[in-house]
Amino acid sequence: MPEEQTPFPSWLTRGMADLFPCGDVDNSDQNLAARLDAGLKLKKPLRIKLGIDPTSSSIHLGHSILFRKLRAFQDAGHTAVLIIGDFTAQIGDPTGKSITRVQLTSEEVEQNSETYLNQLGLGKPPGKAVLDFETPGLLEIHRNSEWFKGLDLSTVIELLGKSTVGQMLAKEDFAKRYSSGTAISLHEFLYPLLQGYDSVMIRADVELGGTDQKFNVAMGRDLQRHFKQKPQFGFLLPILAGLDGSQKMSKSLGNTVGIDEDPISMYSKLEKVPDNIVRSYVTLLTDLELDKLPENPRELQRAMALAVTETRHGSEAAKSAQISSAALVSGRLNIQADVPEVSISEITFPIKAFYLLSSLRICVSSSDARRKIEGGAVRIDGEKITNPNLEFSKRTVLLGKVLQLGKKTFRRFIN
RNA sequence: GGGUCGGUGCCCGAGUGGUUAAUGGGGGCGGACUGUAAAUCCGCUGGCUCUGCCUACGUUGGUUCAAAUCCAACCCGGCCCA
Repeated sequence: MPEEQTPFPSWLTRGMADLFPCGDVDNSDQNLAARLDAGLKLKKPLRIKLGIDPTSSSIHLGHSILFRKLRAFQDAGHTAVLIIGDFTAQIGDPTGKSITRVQLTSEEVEQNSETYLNQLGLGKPPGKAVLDFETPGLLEIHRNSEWFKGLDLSTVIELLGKSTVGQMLAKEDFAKRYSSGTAISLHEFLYPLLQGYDSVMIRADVELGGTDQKFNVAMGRDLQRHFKQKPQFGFLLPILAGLDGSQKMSKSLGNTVGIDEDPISMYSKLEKVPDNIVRSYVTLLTDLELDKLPENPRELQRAMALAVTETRHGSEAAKSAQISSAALVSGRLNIQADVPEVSISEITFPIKAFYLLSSLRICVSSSDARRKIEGGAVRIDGEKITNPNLEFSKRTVLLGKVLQLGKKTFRRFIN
């Protein structure tokens, strides 16, 4: 290691899973730290690309590690270029998928995009938002329909000519599906090429992604080279494990924590996460110092849950969530704050217990509500109810009381 | 386009005319235990203001007292051939 190599700052390397290229130290173009520095000195901040496909309606902590890193680049003075894959979402990224993804309508995509931007903090000051939307020059937002909507067939063919069936089939996801006899539609081959073309269109210097994005990011480099641009760096972060501790965090697996969940739900979900992933949560989702963490696994869980909740809700709310959560679980009910509230103003009394739960959408169906109650999962102010037909005669019997469903769902009845 | 095999509940996968909301496993949820973890054990796992009533086995029709099970057409997928 020659000493003139620019050292990597810790905001950059924290949680980093892969960076390419990073090989040739004599070539400053291949040293990201040097490029970042040089960019700032020349008042030409680097353009950091992050593409998101608005295929689901909300962002969870798994997505947020990428946004956190993107924010770190912003805070260092570089330009975040957020690409909303409104066009590509309609193809669906085949990465990690064992089946062809359902294609979304443009209305769904548009609605999801708006939800995403709001969740990222559009309209909020930088201190409260995930990304810095306000400081001039630090954020560009593009929808890739801008350049894909009018793309002519000859360009498409030119892109297709840059890759081969062999390359595509070498990609793990396709290989698996191909050998297991699952369908692969031709348009799915187009996806990596289009994602790569995004990099060309916005002249990306760095592309952020999960480790599963390596193929697509590398494709961007190939295409940039083809279009006579300097190829981007690929900066990859790990895939965050879900609450189950074994599979990736993903909405379809139901192991997520939403980025805008209320403090108590967020805290109580995180606090019970399996031991084997607690450290990665600390690394990827908080700024806690890694060498000053508690030894005791239980304390570590608590510290992690508190810190993550803090990043989203601030330290006051996080602390009271921790206290409330402990109180609720131990059956003491003098919780002060932050139990999510649910209005019963629309409810007609008298009402049976199961119907209450399904009407308030605390349970997914009235049958589900019956099962939960019969299974002993439901308490009101700590008192277990087991008869789904139990009747509540009037509003005032419930107002102010806390309903508990299982171990992690809490609702306070308000008007 | 031809041949052939197949499409069952969140997933995998039994079931080839009749107590069928459909065996079993996985996953999920709930309970006990525990560290609010893991492991283990037990229960639940279509919908409906539910002692009952609906809707379900790719789609649509047909045969039958009766169909996931038989027939036809269609849709979708795998493999082989072109």
